[in-house]
Amino acid sequence: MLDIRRIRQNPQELIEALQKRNSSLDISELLSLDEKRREALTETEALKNVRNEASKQIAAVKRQGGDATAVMEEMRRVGDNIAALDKQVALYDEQMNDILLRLPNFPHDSVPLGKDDSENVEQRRIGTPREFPYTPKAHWDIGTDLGILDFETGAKVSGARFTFLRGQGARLERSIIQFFLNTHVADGFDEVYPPYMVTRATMTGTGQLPKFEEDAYKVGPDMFLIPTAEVPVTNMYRDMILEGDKLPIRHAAYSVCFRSEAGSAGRDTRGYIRQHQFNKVEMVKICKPEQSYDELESMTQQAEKVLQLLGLPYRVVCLSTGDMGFSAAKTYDIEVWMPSYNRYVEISSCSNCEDFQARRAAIRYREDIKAKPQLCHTLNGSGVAVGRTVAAILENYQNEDGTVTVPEALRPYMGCDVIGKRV
RNA sequence: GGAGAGGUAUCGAAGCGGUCAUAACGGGGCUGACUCGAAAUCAGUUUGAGGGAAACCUCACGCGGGUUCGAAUCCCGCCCUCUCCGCCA
Repeated sequence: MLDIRRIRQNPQELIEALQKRNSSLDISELLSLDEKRREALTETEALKNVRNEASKQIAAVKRQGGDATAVMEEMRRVGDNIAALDKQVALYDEQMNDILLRLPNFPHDSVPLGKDDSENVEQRRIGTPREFPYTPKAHWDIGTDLGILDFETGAKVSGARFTFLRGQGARLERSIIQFFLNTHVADGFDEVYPPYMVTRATMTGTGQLPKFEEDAYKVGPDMFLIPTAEVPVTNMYRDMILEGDKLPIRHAAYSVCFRSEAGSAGRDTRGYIRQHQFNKVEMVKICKPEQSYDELESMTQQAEKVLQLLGLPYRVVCLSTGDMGFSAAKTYDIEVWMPSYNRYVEISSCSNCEDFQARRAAIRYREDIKAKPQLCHTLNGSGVAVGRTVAAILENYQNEDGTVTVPEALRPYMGCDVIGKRV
């Protein structure tokens, strides 16, 4: 959520920011609601002051056994006015909130201006894609031939975009999760294992609601399946005032993620890339404003680290204003090389949300015991998507005979060097 | 799911419908005095949000409604915690 005072002070800034994000939202209604709200608020507060004073008088008069019916009668009318004005204020509040909760974050100044993903800016490329002396197979063929990815049974049991992993495939998935978590924990991230179902307030706190309700799975009137561990982990700190010297907080969390993938019909329908249910290890940071851009860089590097340890070629891109997510002020995507696509594919997304989520979720900190509370900055980044890592390993480490070499870093977890070879 | 108890500031906890939102009392924190220093003791201080240029005003006692001139206090609904029972991995 954006700061209404900042918008009030400089509406032009918001108009420009919305243009950068390809949004043509009209904010004049928001501004007029804000004005009307403050007008009504001032009026009702003045009346409340009158009533409070009168109540004291009534109390005093009654204590001395006097008669206060005249004042009480008058206050009844004042009370009616207050009730009407309060109702009006609440209505304005609701309408304003409805608009404010749907406005995306301001892009940071360093974010490249662009209409969509074609104008994202590559930051660096690490690792060299392997040259295949033969035509490399796609991971869905490798996985199916090895009997470790079973799309057919997934579809039979749960429908499209669900997959069974079997045998060494299931173990590979589990090994990757362990490897990611262990790596992050060794680097100082505090591990948490969150609930997978959260309330509407939680989903609103991180920005999934109200705008993107169709993308989430709803399992009850006030329950949603998490689309990412970012949601429960960031909301751990909702409505809290943290101590400044405890920041930054750095969490690593494994969870299953659930996404309806509404609007993605037809995209990446083959393979293990776009599923309704997938595993992810997520990093979440809560920090002071002056720390957040350093933390974004180090978080991106932390995500890169696991890809380096796995020997997977990747590149880092900075998303342009037109491609960034709703809550982000700046986002780096990490894209892993996929031989069958002959291009890089997103495997991690690291974002600084600045105070956008913190304002919605009331996550604040105090510099010291005397200082005023101020909003934290929140960051989140995949460290990294597990299913896509499986796909990337199958493709990049495939052998001509159909087997897959296990990356060295995973061998202790897998207990073998090769997937598919009979032992 | 059933029965009972409870949710008040940083913590514990009191609170006849008006003088109880800085909200008794106690603890903690901070400031000062005493001390070479510390402990102990004593004194003072200590919430958040909104509106306003400011003075100042308004709101908040789990959440949401209602009654009333006036609600922490009375009524209704919901949420959460604890104890017991039932069920259960």
